[in-house]
This record gives sequence, structure tokens and C-alpha cells, in this order.
Amino acid sequence: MSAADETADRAAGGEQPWDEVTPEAARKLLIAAVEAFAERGYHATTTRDIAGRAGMSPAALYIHYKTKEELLHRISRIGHDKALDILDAAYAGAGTPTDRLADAVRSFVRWHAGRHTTARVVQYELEALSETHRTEIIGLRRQSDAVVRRILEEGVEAGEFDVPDVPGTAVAVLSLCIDVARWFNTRGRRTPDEVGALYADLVLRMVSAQKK
Amino acid sequence: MSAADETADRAAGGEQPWDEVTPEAARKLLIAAVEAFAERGYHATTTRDIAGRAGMSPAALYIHYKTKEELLHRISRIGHDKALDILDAAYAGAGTPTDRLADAVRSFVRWHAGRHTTARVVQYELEALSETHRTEIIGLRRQSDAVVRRILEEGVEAGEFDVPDVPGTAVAVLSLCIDVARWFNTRGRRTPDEVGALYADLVLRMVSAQKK
DNA sequence: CCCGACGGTGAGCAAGCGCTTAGAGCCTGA
DNA sequence: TCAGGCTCTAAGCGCTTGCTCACCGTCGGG
Repeated sequence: MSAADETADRAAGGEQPWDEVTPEAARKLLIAAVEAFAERGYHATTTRDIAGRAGMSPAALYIHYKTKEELLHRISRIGHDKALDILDAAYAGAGTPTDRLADAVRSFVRWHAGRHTTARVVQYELEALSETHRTEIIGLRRQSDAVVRRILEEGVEAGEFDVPDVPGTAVAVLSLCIDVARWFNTRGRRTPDEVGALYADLVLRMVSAQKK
Repeated sequence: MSAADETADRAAGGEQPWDEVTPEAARKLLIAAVEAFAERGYHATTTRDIAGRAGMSPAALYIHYKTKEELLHRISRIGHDKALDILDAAYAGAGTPTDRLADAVRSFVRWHAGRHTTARVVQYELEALSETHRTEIIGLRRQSDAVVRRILEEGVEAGEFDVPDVPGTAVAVLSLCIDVARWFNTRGRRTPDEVGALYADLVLRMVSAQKK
């Protein structure tokens, strides 16, 4: 990946992903699976389809992954880690709660728009995970929720936010951002950056203390 | 259904649904399908599962529906009609744009929470529809989008709203409401009414002109 | 009193599914 | 040079899937 690509990619909401997946064949299969799952859904995707997209035979899949479900779990786990990283980075950032909430929403939305293929799988295929894997992932999601709630609480304490219902608003903010993965379309008019900016503005309006 | 049930149901966001589906066996199958699709998703649901929930043999399904996909289409069509009705009613209502937007969000969210089983199928199983059926349904969704956009425009004209990006905000508002179907849980702390009220408040904050 | 229509069942077909296995090709190190 | 270990494939197994078909009970009208 060139330096220019890296810059463009970071602007789109994430660095080159899937680097952590090795060897290359395993990564190619995983990327093929992300595309297929995002297009048709986990259950409508066949192992033959995944292997075909990766230019390999169906049996090749089982050298790198025990089951089709393990593939989904790897995708879901990496994606949730990334999403949580984004929120944590915004929480740890400098500035007022207002700045940090705007930053969190902006970068979180940018990722869901720019990587909407991945995000769609990560956010909407939880039910297909095994019991064990699902509870693991749900733990990560609770952490995301906690980060947003904490930013809101700190904003309220600082007198910057007026939020009567912090847990409810945290759910709404996260829900708003996550659902970008469902409707966002690369062929649409907006770039991930633009959607991120729009959403950051909308969320700030939702929580900011009214000047009367 | 008793009068008390009807009142409780209307409060939950919709009158007794599926009345339009006859005969009774067809309705029982359809209700069973809604439950199964909402729980596991369309592709993970078998015709044997649907028939089993309805207390019938697998073959019975094909007396009332040509294919499994036709069942999904009937559900999706009826659900989208209902959702559009709710928005239209709010649009046609009395009061200022502020009142009507609050009403739209409140009742739309109440439906997505109270009937989240149905709503989940309606909102998240579009991809499983056939090409023809999907384009039909997408038309209905565009109408919903147009209604919200029109309320926003009228509010801006009336000077009640300050919305720099009307189409983008309309998408965000609808997205926020729709995603309730994904996370809402009957065993959670909030009633559909409470979520509706919270969301109506949040949306009004998103669009209302700031008093400075 | 019988008859056709209707709504239902039990059994099962063809196709496609996730996954396995036997073995081929190829790289690596002694 | 070649043995041992990886990676990958061709073939296919056992099972489930959406859907069909021959047949059956029930019931209102002539």
C-alpha cells in the first residue's frame, strides 16, 4: 500500500484492514467472505461462493478456518475491536466533552460509511454467531455503549450538555451511527467525511444545552 | 380481541395486525413466519419451521403461498403500508410542523418498538426479496422518506426549524427510528411509549432553531 | 345421499448445503 | 537428493432444503 493510499484510507475512516490476518490465503478468503456476507447475508452465502471469490477450491477454506461460522467470528471480532478502538481514541482525546463527542461520532460514522461492507457484517450478522462467540461480541458492544455514555456524563457534569436521559441518549447516538452501515451507498452523493460531519452536528444539537 | 386488548394494542403502536390476511390458516402461517424470520432471519428459517410453529405440515404452506419468498413479500408489503400510513397520518395532522414532526417520530418509533418482531423483518430482510418485489418495496420506502423531508421543509419555511441539510437530516431521522427495531427488547426497561417520547424529544432538538 | 371443491397430510424428489478425505504439487532443510 | 510437511484440489458423503404429488376427510348444494 502506498503512502498516498494510506492517507486516503485513513481519511475514509480506517487504515488498511485485515493486515493481522495471515497467511495471505486466509486473508483473501476472509475478504471474500466479508464481501459475500455483506451482499447476501451470512446464511445466504455458501462456502463455495466464498472460495470462488477468493479464486480457490471450496476445500481450501477448511485449511484456514474450522467452520464457516469461525470465519464470521474472525470478521466480527476484528471489526468490533476496530470500532471500539475508534471510540476509545475519541474518548481519550484532548478537548472538551463537546469536542470529544463530535470526534467520536465523526470518526465512528466515517468508519461505518467508508467500510460499510465490513460494518454491515459486523453490525447485522450477530445472530448467526454461535452462543459462545455471540456473548463474547456482546461484551465488546457493551464497552462501546459505556464509552459513549461516559462522554455524555462528563459533558453533563461540565455543564456543556443538557441530557435528561443519558443511557437512552447513548443508545440513540450509537444506533444512529451504526445504522449508517445499512443505508450508506458508495454510489450515493455523500462521502464518508460529509456524513461524519453531518452526524456530528446532529448529535451535538441533540445533547447541547439550549441557549435561551 | 377484547376492547381492553385493543386499547392496549393501540397504545403499543398499532391495531391488531394481519386482519387483512385470510383465511385463518394463511394468517397463522404468516404470523409464524414473522416470528421465525425475526428470530433467525429469512434464510436461516426453513419452511418446516414455519409450518411447525403454525401447527401444520410443511406442505400446508404451499396451499396458501406459492413460495417462501411470497410469504416474506406479503409480510414486507403489509408492514411497509402500515409504516407509511403512520407517517402520512402524522403529516396530515393538525398543528405546527413541530407538533407534526414530534407526532411522526413518536408514533413511528412506537410502532417499531411495540411491533419490533414485525418491524425487524420489514426493515432488515429486504435483500431476501426477489428483484421485482424489492423494487416495489423500495418505492414505498422512498415515499416514507419524502414525507419526513416534507415535514422538515415546512418547518424550515415556517421558521420553526433550523436544518442546513434537509435530505441528509431526513435520512438520519428515519434511520434513527428504524433502527429501534434492531435493538428494542421487550425485556428491556423501556416501554414503546417511553422510547417514542425520548426519540421525539431528541429529534426536535436536532432540528429546532436555537434560541440564542 | 352422493359429489365435487377445498384444505389438509405423508412421503419423498432433486438440488444444494457444510464439510471431509485421499492424494497431488511444491517448498525447505539435512 | 529426497523426506517431511504445507497448501491446495477433485471428488464426494450425508444431510437438509424448498417444493411437489397422490391421496384423504369434511362439508354445503342439487
